Amino acid sequence: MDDIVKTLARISIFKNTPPPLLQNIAKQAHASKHKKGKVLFIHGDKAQNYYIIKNGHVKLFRETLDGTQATIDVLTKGDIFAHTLVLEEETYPYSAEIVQPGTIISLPLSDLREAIHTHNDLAVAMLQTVAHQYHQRERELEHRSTQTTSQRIGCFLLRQFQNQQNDSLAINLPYDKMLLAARLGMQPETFSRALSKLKKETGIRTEGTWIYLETLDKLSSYACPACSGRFPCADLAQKRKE
Amino acid sequence: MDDIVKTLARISIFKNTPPPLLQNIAKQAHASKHKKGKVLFIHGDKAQNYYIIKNGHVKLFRETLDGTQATIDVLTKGDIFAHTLVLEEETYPYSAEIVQPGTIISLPLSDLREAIHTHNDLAVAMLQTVAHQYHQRERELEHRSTQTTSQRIGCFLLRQFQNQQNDSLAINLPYDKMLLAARLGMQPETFSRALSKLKKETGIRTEGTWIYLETLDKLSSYACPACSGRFPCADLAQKRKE
DNA sequence: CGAGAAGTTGAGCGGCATCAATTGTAGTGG
DNA sequence: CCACTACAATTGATGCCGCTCAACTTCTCG
Repeated sequence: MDDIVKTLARISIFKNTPPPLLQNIAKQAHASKHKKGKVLFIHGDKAQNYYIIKNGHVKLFRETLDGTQATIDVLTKGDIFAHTLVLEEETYPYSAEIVQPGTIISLPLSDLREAIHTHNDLAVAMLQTVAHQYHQRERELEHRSTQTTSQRIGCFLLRQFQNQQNDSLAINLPYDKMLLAARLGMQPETFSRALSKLKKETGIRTEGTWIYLETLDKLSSYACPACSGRFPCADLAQKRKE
Repeated sequence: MDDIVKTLARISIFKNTPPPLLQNIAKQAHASKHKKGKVLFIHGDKAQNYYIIKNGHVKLFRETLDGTQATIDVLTKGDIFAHTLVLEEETYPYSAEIVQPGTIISLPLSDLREAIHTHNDLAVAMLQTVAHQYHQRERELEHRSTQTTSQRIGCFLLRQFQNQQNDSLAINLPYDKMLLAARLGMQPETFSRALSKLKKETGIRTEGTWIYLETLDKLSSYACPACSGRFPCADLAQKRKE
């Protein structure tokens, strides 16, 4: 219980939520451990809960009528999803599946809806979060049309690198390559080929799920020209130099 | 002045805003008519205003470091933009250019920020709007990877059709084909070819900027299989039958 | 009526998908 | 512990979709 409150407190939308309210919210929380392959909900189900990942990985995806599957995102520890439905739709606009076993906390959307109507700070925090995610989607959309597959992988590595706290130049891929390929909107075969190309072009080395790079510059100067800059990628090389 | 209030009242985020507050907001509004080609702001400028389109068209876009331009969206009468920066960034994440002359209302982001902190209803309405736009982006991203160019045009026509109030089976393209091609993420040449293909496959007819279709079914059964359904497109044919 | 842009059409090319075969790897049960 | 199986990952061959470059036609507007 306290455990749940602690997890919630770290979520961006609850960052400034007063502890009493947080505990109230946590009362309706339901944490459960899931195996790989477990489907939390399916596109079209009535939307009742939103979710927070305590650990493990969750894939959000849709299937088109002709059977192909489009991966929307792969989420990790500390991520929240389906919260955007709080005021909007009555059904989930995508499906969610556990791809790496872990504990997921589910909370009723109705409670959240009530909370944002009564607690302005929460509504504002949530607006900030969703606006941020909106901008990320815009960037993603840009990447899909301007970057080649190799650049897209390079860009992903840079962001991955940016997220990790230590200064090591080694990156461990957060999940397997098939999933990563889907996340980046390409086929596994294409991913494999694009990665070898990236190795040739930028001199990175790989070893299983580990990626080693000597300099950031080479990678960013390869991937970032296809980006609109100003954003993380461009600043990254600079930050590191300081 | 009253004019501006009336325009504002029709914007989704101000739908339930009490008139006094709305008039207060309108006080800082600044409406001005712009010619085609006028750039309202550039990617990277300090973000100070958000905008509402009274009439005309505005293109949002970014340029990558290697010079290519990515069109993010083309907006019309009644649309709002840059409002997502209210809590977020300090600079605009894209550029905005007038592509169809018209009147644009600009309002200070700082006022909006203050207003959402003091008026919960406004914060909630805005959250709803942004969440909705977020879902639209998700759909857009899906379309880019699952639909062919012809299907993407078909899908656009269906949505265009859905937006118009009358029951006529004629659609007038909202802006010229070059721009539409950019908006749909393809080259003008590709657009032209894709449209002829669409004509062959679905039996639609064209005449200048006008598109005539006999049935919706043919169009939606051509374009929608590559969609994840449930969403507008799928329901559309049904709705019309009633 | 002429200039310049929008739009169309053709030829050629490249990137990514698809299909297929092979190798690598992790998990299972005897 | 090893053999077996299933799936991840790589590599090759082939094809298609959309981009690029270029020429030509149509439209728009001064």
